Parts: sequence; structure tokens; C-alpha cells
Amino acid sequence: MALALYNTLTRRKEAFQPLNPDHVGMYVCGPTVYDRAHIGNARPVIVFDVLYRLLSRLYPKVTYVRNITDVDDKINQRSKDSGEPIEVITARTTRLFHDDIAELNALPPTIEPRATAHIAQMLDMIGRLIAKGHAYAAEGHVLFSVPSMSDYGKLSGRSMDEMIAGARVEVAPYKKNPADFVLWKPSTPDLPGWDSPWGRGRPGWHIECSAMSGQYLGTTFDIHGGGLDLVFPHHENEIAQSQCANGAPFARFWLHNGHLMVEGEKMSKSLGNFFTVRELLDQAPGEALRLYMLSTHYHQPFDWTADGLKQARAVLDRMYTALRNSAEVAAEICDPPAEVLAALEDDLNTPLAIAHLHELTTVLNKATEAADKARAKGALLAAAGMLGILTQDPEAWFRWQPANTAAGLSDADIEALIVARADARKARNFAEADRIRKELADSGVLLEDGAQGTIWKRA
RNA sequence: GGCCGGAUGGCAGAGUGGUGAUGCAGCGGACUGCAAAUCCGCGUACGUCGGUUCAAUUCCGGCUCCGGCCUCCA
Repeated sequence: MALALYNTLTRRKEAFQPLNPDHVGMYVCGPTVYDRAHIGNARPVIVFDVLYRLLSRLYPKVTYVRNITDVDDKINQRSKDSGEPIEVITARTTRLFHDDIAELNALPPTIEPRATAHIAQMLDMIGRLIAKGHAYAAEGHVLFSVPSMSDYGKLSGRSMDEMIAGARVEVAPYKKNPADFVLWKPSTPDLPGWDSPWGRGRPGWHIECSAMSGQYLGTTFDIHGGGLDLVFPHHENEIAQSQCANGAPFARFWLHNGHLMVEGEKMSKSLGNFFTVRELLDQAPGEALRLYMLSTHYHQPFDWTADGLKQARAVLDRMYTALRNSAEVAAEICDPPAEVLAALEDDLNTPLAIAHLHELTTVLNKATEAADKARAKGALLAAAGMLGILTQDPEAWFRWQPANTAAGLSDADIEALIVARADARKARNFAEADRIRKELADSGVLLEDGAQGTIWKRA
């Protein structure tokens, strides 16, 4: 089975053929570093991480570019409010972003370019757009002339007339056409700025992605991804800038992940249902957050609920239990099972892939011969690797507790109580044994008596 | 107002023109000092009204409801 991806550009699922069969290029819009990542930011990170893993398996070389936007008016505002220098805010937020998503088992991209390190490329592109009549300078701004591009609006499927009719913004007086958008804007002395032929200024929102994708992936490349909300205007404008400046097609496949809701409601700060990744990492292991995210197809809206997160954790409990119960055999090294690859190759059908993981878990649980166990374990782990889960030692998984929790029973306390209970059981004092088990259960520790003794886990 | 998605069993969530999703929860059984874990078995489903078809949850159309986007939000 070949890789098929839903392409927003054609609104169809298409067979994916890379431009160069030996080297796939993918660009995904990364974070604007002014605040900690929230779960909405985490979705594209996780979704495109799975795609990156899949592409890396299917093709000899993959270059995955995910930018860091470190020049933006939201950052400027944050600095103004807090008094902290911009560089301090962006450096810290970038570091926290890396910390957070590492816990979600997201692999680092091949290249993670920062916008401020590519101002020269942006200015070059703006210069070429002006030279070709696709942009004009006005009052210190440089604007992209939307009417200069005949097929503008192709990605988002809207016409010029619609956009003008539906425009909700006040039209700046320096715009020749209400749909024109900013490539470069003037900076006052207190704002970050770079010298340019149009005066000291800073880039508009869209130009950085055009400049950086072109720099690292070439003018035409395979895949461009991001959140569904970026289709318009961000990605539409990236296409306009890049194609008009380069005279060549831009990204061939456009992939967009759906948005997040929380407990059935749109996620928003005013509703107070806005979770950062860090807050959630105190509720459940990163792997549970990741699996939960992948339990809905990436194109669908995702409804984040407390119960859903609990279920995702229960799913991993089941899989890690199977691994723990087969700890005595080494996993056989093997390729991921065909049905798992087929599910992922069918437009990243992660829910179906997870269903296959359940089946593989059952196979492992049922295996009795060592060779069967080793094979089943290898298949499960290889499949899980495609999704970036089951990466830790099962014992570590079952011992997990929130980092900042008030200390409950330590591992040593628990082991001591288990020994005491084993003695009581040996003496057939089941009342005492059950009392100890209850005591542990009340502290969130569950026991399982097996042939090889008693094992435990934190609920 | 314009554009785009969606509606599947108690819950989550795939998929399909005719037969099993999967998991959780529930019920019954095996196992267990009792549990837990595991295994086996069981049940309930495709919003609504029409159309196409030998056959529709699946294709087409109307309706209802829900969600998203419409200039700097992933």
C-alpha cells in the first residue's frame, strides 16, 4: 500500500509521490514563542511527528523543518507588559517549548530555523516581489498586491469578491486594495527592527515561512503542514508570496490538523478551559497525552475531556501490563506489522493503528511459548514505535506520579508494605493481608498477585 | 451573510454498497484465599425525510442539529 494524504489544495485524498524519491521535504508552522505551549499547539507537533516517523520509514531521507517565530507583535506586547527584554522571553519560551514537547515524545525536527535569523532572506524575497510588480511600498510599509496574482485564494477556496465583502478589518489607508497584506512594516525605536530599503522595520506575519521554507527545502517542496486555522490567511499568503517571488509552484501537499475543544466547548481563555501542556503533564504522563491526541483522526476536531485522558491512560496501562508480564523475554527485532503501516499510510489513520495495537497486545497476552512471546512483543513495540508510544520501561510507567505532587508513599514504603502483606498471606492471615492492600489502595497503589510474586502500580 | 467539515452502540472512535472494527464501561464464565491482571463468551449502532439500487449506515438530494474559518489564532 502506498502513502495517501488528504491534500487541502485539492480537497481530496491523493497518492503521495515525492518530488525526489530519495529525499522528502516537509515544513510545519511552529510556535510563536511568547507563552507556554497549550494543548492546541501540541496537536500539530504530535500529528506531524507521526507523519515524520512514517516518512522516515518510507523514504531514504526526510528533511523536516519547523520554525520558531521569535518576532511578532504578541511578543512585543508581552515584553511591554512584563518589562522583560524580548530576547529573554523568546529564549525562555523556546526552551520550555522544547522541554514540553520532548515529554510528548516528539522527535526534534531536522532544522528549526528562527525568524530573526532569516531577515535577509525575507528582505530579498520582498525585493523580488516589488521588482516583479507583486508588491509596493507605502508609508514605510510594503504590501503584497493581491490583485497581481490571478489565482489567489486557491487553497482556501475563496474569491477576491468574497474576501472584500466579508472583510471585518478596517482597511488601512495605505492599502491599494483591501485584500492586500503586509510584508514589511515600520518599527518605532522601542520595537525590534532591521534596516531595510523601506526604512527600519520588521516583517509581516507570513513572509518568514516563505523565506525559511525556500531556504531549506527549495522553492517547490513536498509537504506543508499546520493547524486548520492557518489555511486562511497564513498559508494562502505564503503561497502568494512564494509563487510570485519564485515563479514556481510552492508546497505540493497541504495538510491541516483540526482544532481542539475542551469538554465539548471551544477552547478559549475567556472560558477558562485553556490548558498548557505543562498543566496536563501534572495530570498524566506525556505518553498518555500523546496517545489520547492520536486517538482521533488528525483532520477531525478533537474534544479534550478529563474522562478521555483517563481512558487513554487505561489503554497504556493495558499495553504496559502486557509488556510487564512478558518482561522475561527479549523482544524480537522486526518491522512494524503491515496492517499498522497500512493504517498510517492511509492518511495517518492513527485510531485504526491504535486498534491494531490493541489486537497485538491481545496476541502478546495470549502467547505462552517464549518464541511466540518474543515475536508478539517485537511486533507490538515496532508498531508502537511508529506512533511514538511504549518507549519507556513498564516499571517506570507504573510508578509514575505527578512531578509536583505532595509526596505520597515512596517506592520503598510500598515495597515494605508488600513484604509485610506477603508474610501475612504466608501465615494465611488474610484479614491482615487485605487490610494492607486496602491501605495501599487508599494511597492510590494497586496490587496484583501473580505467579512471580506481587507487583504494584500507581492508579 | 459566504465558505468548509461533521452527526455511528452507555462512552470514546474507525470503517464499509451485502459478513467481525477496536478499546472502555456492563453482563456471564475460567483463573484467584479474596481481589487484580489475563483469557473466553454476550449484548446494544449508524440524526431525520426522500431518491438511486436486487441490496444503503455507506452513493445522491432536502431537513434538523453541532463545529470551524472569513486579515496576524496551531
